[in-house]
Amino acid sequence: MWYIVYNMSQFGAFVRDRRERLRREDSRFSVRQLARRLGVEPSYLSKVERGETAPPSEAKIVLLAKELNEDPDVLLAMAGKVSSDLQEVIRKRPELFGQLIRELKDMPEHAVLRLVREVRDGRW
Amino acid sequence: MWYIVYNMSQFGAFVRDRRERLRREDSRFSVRQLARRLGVEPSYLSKVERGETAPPSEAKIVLLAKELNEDPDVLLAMAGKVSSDLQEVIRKRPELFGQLIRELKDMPEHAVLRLVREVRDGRW
DNA sequence: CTAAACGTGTACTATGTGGTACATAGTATA
DNA sequence: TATACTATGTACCACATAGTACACGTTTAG
Repeated sequence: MWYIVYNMSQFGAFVRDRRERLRREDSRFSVRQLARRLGVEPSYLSKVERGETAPPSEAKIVLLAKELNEDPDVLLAMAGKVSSDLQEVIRKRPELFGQLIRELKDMPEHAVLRLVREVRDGRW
Repeated sequence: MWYIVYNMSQFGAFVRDRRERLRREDSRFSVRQLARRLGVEPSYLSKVERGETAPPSEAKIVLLAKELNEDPDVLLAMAGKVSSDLQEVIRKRPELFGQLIRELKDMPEHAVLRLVREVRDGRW
């Protein structure tokens, strides 16, 4: 159970760090103003950043990623989530993608990347 | 929102069908006895099968799949879920697997299967 | 024929999720 | 020194999830 708390504060700390960096050059990145753009209360964003509460919903995390110029999948992963559109791909062909992902689970980064490139380049 | 109800009853109907098939030859597959093996109340399993309530938790669905000799990933997909171990694989390398899955999303079955085989046969 | 086993209806509940609302206290600025 | 903005602490809440408990009438097997 502790690793969830760990993830939570990791997520919050990361968001805080990115926001404060941006804030140094742009006052639109105060807790209040960012919260407003996300459509949440400032106190809530503050709690999230301090890891006092769990990360927000997927929709808010995606908005947050856009504001902070970060990869939504990465931010979602830090929050212990997987993007619902990826989940949908798996749900549509569960045997196929289940098998594939389990097969690739422990493959080194470069091998999977090569695979991605080959597929993208239409060699399949 | 309706498609959730649709999924729900699809899941329930499927479970009921499989259970009743097995029951014809084995009285251990009554609602009561199966529920007992799953560790839930019979009335709950009954409601799930009739689509009157949402599908159970991931853990119960996996047990159910074993009892019914069905693929857990398929049953989970019917319940609108993705196995948490697959999610964990994605969460550990979100950019990599995000990219891969989106790339393969619309690929025909046989192409992906070929990929799986090639990987499994160690050609990577 | 009857007792055990069966499926289901109704009512209830603990825990988690995803926040809001408002009060308080510090900080910068003019 | 006022005032205006900032972050944070405290209290609360609606809805979802994942079920339990038990009574009821029905079916079935010995």
